[in-house]
Amino acid sequence: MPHGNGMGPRWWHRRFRGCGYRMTVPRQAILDVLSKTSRHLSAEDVFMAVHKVYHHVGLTTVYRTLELLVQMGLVSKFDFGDGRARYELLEGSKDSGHHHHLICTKCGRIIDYTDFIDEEIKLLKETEKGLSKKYKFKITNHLIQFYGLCDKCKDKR
Amino acid sequence: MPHGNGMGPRWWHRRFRGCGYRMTVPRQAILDVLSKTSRHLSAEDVFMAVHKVYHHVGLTTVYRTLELLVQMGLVSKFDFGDGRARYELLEGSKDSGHHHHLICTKCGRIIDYTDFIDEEIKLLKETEKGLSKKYKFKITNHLIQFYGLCDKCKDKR
DNA sequence: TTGGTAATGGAAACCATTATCAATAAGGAG
DNA sequence: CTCCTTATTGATAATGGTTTCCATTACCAA
Ligand SMILES: [Mn+2]
Ligand SMILES: [Mn+2]
Ligand SMILES: [Zn+2]
Ligand SMILES: [Zn+2]
Repeated sequence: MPHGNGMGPRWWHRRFRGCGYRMTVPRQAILDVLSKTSRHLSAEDVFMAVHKVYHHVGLTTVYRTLELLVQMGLVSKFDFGDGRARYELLEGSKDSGHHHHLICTKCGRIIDYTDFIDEEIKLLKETEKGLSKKYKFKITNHLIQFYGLCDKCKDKR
Repeated sequence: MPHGNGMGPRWWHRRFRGCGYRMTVPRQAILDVLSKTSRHLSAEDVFMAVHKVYHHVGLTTVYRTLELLVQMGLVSKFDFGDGRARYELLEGSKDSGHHHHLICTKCGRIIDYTDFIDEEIKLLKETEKGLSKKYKFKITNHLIQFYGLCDKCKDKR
C-alpha cells in the first residue's frame, strides 16, 4: 500500500540538511524503498530492494542509514521476535503515524492498527500520571503489542 | 527481594515430572537463582550465578533450561533492547504475577509495576473485542512497556 | 571547480544464541 | 539396590544479525 503523503525526496533533503547531514544516493534509495511499502522490512529486506536498483550500495550502509533515520525520528524500529530488527517509515510528522501491532505467533503476520489508539492514549495518560507520581518516572514513549492468531491461522489445526 | 511464596523445589519437581521431564541439578540450580532475585537476568547472569555453586554447569544448559521454563510457562522472556534476552520467574500460578515494565532509556533500569494493570486489562478486553471483530484476530497475550527516564536520570543533565 | 570532511562499502570482528555429539545420570523396572 | 533406557548435559563449533575498521569516494559550501 504505497502512500502519497506530502513527503518526498525534497522534504527529506531539507530534513537532512537541517540536521547537518548530507543527502546521498544510498540514503535517498533507502527512503524510497521504505516509502513504497507498508510492510515491516528487515535491514536485509531493505538491502535487497535497494540492491536491485543500486548494485553498489552495501549492507553496512543500510544498517547505518536505518539507525540514523531512527535517531532522526523518521523511522521506527521494532522487534517482533524473529531475531532481526524491522523498520518502518513513520508517516506524518510527530505523533501522527504512531500505531500499535497485532502479531500472529503462528505465521508471523504483522497487522498495524490505529483504531483503538485513542483509548490507549487515554490509558497512557492516566498511567503516565500515576507512574510519574509513584516512581518519579518520566515517560517519553511506549510499546504496545498484541500477540495471537490471525484469521488465517485461527481456524486450521 | 527474595520471595517466599508457596513454590519451591518440591513443587517444581512435581511440575517437571508432570510434563514428563526430569528434575536435574542444573535445572534445580537455575530455578533457585531465578527465585532468589527480583532482577531481570540474562542467560549469562544466570550462568554466572549458577556457576558459583556448580562449576560444571554449562552455558548451553542454561539457555536450554531457560527456554524450557519459558515454554512451560514458569518463566517470562523479555527484550529490553540491550541485545540480550532477559528472564524472570513468574510468581504465582497463571495470570497472577503478570506485570508490565518501565524502562529507563538512560541507565537501563527496569521497574516492574502492577499498579495500573487493572485498567490496562480493561483496555485490553475492549481492544481485544474490537480487534477480534475487525481483524478476526484472536489475542492470547500482550506486551506493554513504557520508556523514559527514571528519577535518578531525570534530573541530572 | 575545489577542498574539507562526511559518507561509503568490503572485509573482518563481534557476540548472543544454537547445533553437534559423545558422555553422563535420572528414575522406572525388576 | 542394580540395571537399563534414554533424557539430559556440556565442550566445542557453527550460525547469523549487527558493528567495527579503514582506505576510498563524493557531497556541497565557498
Ligand atoms: Mn507498523
Ligand atoms: Mn519484570
Ligand atoms: Zn497467522
Ligand atoms: Zn535511569
